[in-house]
Amino acid sequence: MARYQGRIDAELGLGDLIIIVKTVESGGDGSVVVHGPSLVTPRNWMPAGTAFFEEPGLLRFEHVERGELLEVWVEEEYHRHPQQVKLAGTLVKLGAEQEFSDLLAESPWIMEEGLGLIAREYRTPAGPVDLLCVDAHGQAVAVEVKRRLVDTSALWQLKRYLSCIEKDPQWQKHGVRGLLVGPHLRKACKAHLLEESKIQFVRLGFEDVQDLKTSS
Amino acid sequence: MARYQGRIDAELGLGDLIIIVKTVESGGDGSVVVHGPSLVTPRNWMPAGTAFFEEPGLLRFEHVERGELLEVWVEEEYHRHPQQVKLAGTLVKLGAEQEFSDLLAESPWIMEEGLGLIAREYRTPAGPVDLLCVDAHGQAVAVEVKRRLVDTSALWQLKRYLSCIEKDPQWQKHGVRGLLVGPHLRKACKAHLLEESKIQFVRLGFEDVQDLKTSS
DNA sequence: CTGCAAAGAGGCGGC
DNA sequence: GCCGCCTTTTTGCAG
Repeated sequence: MARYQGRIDAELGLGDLIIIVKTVESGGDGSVVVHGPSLVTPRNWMPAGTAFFEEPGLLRFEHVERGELLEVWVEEEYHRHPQQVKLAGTLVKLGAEQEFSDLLAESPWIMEEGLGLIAREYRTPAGPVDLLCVDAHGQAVAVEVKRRLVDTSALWQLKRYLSCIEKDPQWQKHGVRGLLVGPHLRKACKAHLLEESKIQFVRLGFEDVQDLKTSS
Repeated sequence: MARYQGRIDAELGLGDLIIIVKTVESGGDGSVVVHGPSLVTPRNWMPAGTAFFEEPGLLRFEHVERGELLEVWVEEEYHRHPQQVKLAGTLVKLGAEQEFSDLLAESPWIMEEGLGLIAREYRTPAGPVDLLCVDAHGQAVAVEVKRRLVDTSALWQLKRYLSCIEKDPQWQKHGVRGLLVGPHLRKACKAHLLEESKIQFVRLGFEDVQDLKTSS
């Protein structure tokens, strides 16, 4: 049975739990996860920097700075295994948005003929534009890349960026338009796009771009 | 050492790992989490419905339908504890957006004097409006509630709803406007709000509403 | 520190 | 199944 008080109040009823306590003494960062019999996500957790106190039948986890407290009442402890942790393996990910964006930055013409790269992660007051390009006519093109689904939030995001870039005198001469790039366009987003004369969708997936590059 | 292939490719180098396998046989849902010495989030994981196969020095997790595969090579196994799981405790959360929304639905006048509730989760083609209200002048008011930060995405969300409701003849008589309710307004959003005559921000947190209700 | 956005996001409810 | 949205999101990064 557990109780969490912090960002919300949460009560977890009596049940079987697996608790991982990544104490600093054992080589961890102080974070805690409390898993139930199902789900990928833990039933309860505590962030890095949490202190661990133990009393008979009670595990107490406290993060004073964040004002968070997790208490776990233990009716029966099936098992415990303290383990010193020495090695933190390195995690390498291939195929995340960063890499998709990398490929498109190297070969912007894949998205549209004549397209050239100006900047990556171009900063606007509303946030960073994935790719800022220039087209065959010298017009600026802001590109928002999605590794998976292109939905309305991506459209809003791009519209925000466009409105910022439009206001920038640097780009006012030739105008600005937008490209949404991804493997799939959500229907509701497609409908909205019909009303957006300055924004187009380009259907391109990570694999498509890889194939195009290796074949060329 | 682990390798995941599915939505992306990921390689996890040699290191100490804690693996929770929620096998169906033991009472779980087939999900798997692979934790390193730090972080709340697992280094690798597999969704519910994953099959588990074991070979000498290799743990293999497969989810054929989703095309996902996780392999963990075990150089040294410090410990293993098989455990039948019988009880899944019930998790109750207090203070999530649902409850915040509940409180506001009970007492809409807290947001604005004279405000009355018409509907909760009012369905529009653009999505569900948290609260649909009517003000002292009989004008419809769409309310978007955020438990934490109110940002531009919330503003865009509300604007979408408003444009849908505006088109509905049912509400055209008296007009429609919007309220963003939350404990904090993001600066960039505040700037955008200045240009929105029909949308106002109401600074209210979950605790504020609780206090107002208990005091009244 | 805040602001902003990705994530193998996960998970839930509705249609 | 897709769609829309919340999450104690967590995590990372840049200004």
